[in-house]
Amino acid sequence: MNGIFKALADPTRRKVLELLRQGPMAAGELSDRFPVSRPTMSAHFNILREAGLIAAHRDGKSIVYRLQLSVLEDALLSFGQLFGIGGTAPAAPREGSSA
Amino acid sequence: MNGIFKALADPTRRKVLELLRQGPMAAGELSDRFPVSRPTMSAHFNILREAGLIAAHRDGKSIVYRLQLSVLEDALLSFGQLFGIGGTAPAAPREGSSA
DNA sequence: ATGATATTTAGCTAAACGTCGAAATGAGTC
DNA sequence: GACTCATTTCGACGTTTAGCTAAATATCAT
Repeated sequence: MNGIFKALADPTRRKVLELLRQGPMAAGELSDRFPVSRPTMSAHFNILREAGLIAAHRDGKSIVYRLQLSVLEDALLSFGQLFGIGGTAPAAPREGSSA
Repeated sequence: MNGIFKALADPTRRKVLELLRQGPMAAGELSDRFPVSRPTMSAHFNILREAGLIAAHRDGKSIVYRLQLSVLEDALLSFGQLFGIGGTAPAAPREGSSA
């Protein structure tokens, strides 16, 4: 859980996830869309992969990353539910209920 | 947006938000629930406040923090919607759609 | 086996982060 | 005004993070 939020805390990594939403993409192709070096991007991929947010598989010379949407979904939803945000809202005191 | 994710990246700060969900609480009372010093907690409060996630107001000798649920809600919801997570799902390719 | 391409690992620097103790500020009380 | 309580600011320290270049690894083609 913490790894996911840590991974999400960096704008570059969030953009990677957004790009991957359109479909799997190779590391190099992904890197080309960011103004940082490939090693730096590789480190970002590692963090996202360790958090479970993306999965890697080799395809010939390339390594293709794909979004693990369900992991992101579970994290966002279960965190949101702690606050009654999103789909099913539990009985929770609202902000201005006693002011 | 980035400030919110940065703020959410720390477990202590996430727990502060969870505690505040039950209602406003003074800085000291809040600090008593964590195994770190008051100055440290004060720094966490600052980060949460600068992100807009909590609001402070003085009440006598104490400073009372309250959760800004709508800010958290907006952030979570709008980020989630980028991925078709949560309430209204836009037309988005699902993970295993072409595998 | 050699060479070319794609990606990562290794080693580094600079900045940011979380933490602390001590001192300073703000608000009530006597 | 002086004192006390609640909280924050300040300055320091060790750790983590994002970034880089250069070198290593893995795969494919010749």
